[in-house]
Amino acid sequence: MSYQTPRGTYDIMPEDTGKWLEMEQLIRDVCRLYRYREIRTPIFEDTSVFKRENDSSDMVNKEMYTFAMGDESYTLRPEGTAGVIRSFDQHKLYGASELPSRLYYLGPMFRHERPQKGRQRQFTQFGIESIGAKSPEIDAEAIALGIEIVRRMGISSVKVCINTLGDDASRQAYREALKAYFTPHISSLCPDCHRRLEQNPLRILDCKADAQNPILHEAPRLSDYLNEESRTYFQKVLDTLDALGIPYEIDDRLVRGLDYYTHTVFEVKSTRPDSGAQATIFAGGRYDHLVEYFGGPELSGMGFAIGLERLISLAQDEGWTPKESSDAEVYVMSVGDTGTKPLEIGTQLRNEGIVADVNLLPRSMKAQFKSADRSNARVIIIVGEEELKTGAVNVKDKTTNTQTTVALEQLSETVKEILKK
RNA sequence: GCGACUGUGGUGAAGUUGGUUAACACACUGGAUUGUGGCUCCAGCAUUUCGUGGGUUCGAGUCCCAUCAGUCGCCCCA
Repeated sequence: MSYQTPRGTYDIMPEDTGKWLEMEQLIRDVCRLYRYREIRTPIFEDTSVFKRENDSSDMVNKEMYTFAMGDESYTLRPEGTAGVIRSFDQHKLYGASELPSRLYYLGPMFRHERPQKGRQRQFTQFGIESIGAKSPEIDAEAIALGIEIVRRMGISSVKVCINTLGDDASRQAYREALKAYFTPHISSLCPDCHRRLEQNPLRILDCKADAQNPILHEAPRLSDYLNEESRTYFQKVLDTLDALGIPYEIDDRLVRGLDYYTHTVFEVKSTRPDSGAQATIFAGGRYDHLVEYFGGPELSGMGFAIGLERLISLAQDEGWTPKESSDAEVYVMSVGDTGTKPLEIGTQLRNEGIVADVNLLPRSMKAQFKSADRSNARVIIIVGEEELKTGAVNVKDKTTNTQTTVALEQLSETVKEILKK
């Protein structure tokens, strides 16, 4: 019998955790600069937090890990926004602090999808939410934050796609227009789109199966249904992006998967040809009704989420590597009967902040030298039975391959001297 | 959820129309060399075993079925 991780899950092994720690630190640094603060919500919530009425997305309807305990139904979070808004309302942050509340989260999410590269069943998302205020500049600032993270990860081939869904009135008018337009053409649309026509006609527009269908190209344009206010708002978002030097392209077919978006929606994609079907690095938008939905006042919010598996994979494709090394600085080996002295020496050096590996096994010198090589230590301390009688050890500088005999009292000083070079 | 391809030691992999002993290389362990290695040489390293479970056959890593997992496309989405 052998065990393995469940489908769509994976272990991050020690050789990779360094990258993750560094990426997470980089993200936290950028958040600090933008004065976003971390919020940690539960990994599971009441199912009703995620399963909202009238939600047509597959994520909510087909892909959630839902389980029952007693009379309660719980669900492993498939995304971060719902839990954060729930928390914002539960703790009445709308009254307790200056608005907008600028929050970020980072952690595992769960969706029961068919896995492939860049799409796992347990995956990691970082996301921000700016809740409680509505301004085109907040939207642009959020995009700038995301772009800065991508930039710091060394990813250059990206493009920002942006669109607006307008306010409720605009979108409602457009929805009706689309429905009226598509209904007579229903037979030429794919089966999925039949469902979309009722649930969310906007999504027909970015249907891949019908992408070549001329019916789609001649469909009414959202931009023709935007009222003055929505149009002005969107233009201000674009102007702000221009001012911040962030290039973008307007994609009026971009409607996003989650149903709660209003006004600004955007996706930042990799433009590398090998990034496959999961090219979206981060995506999000504005939501006008979510705060109210969870029991709070009528406040608008804005947020996006980054898939960290995708981010780290794209970053590595462009040559990003973590700076922090897991190598040893010093390797302590022993020859003859040296008792606990090698470990004592190693412990002393560690207490002084030096990364030390100590041989704790009865091994030949050859084996110990090999082990020292693997540790990449720059200094090898050879604790010998003979030298120990006079209170000394041998210190080998790997970079010059020279060896000196040093009194124990001088040891840490000598080691630090070599490491400084 | 649909379709296609793939699955042989720690790693990269060979494996002919099913035919008996699963090649080669790297890595690893030990020795030559019981206190100064990194080169070289020798030895060991999948031992009912080829993702797992069945089946066909005198005989299966090779064929069939099922199943699990990965990858790619669709769908979806970060």
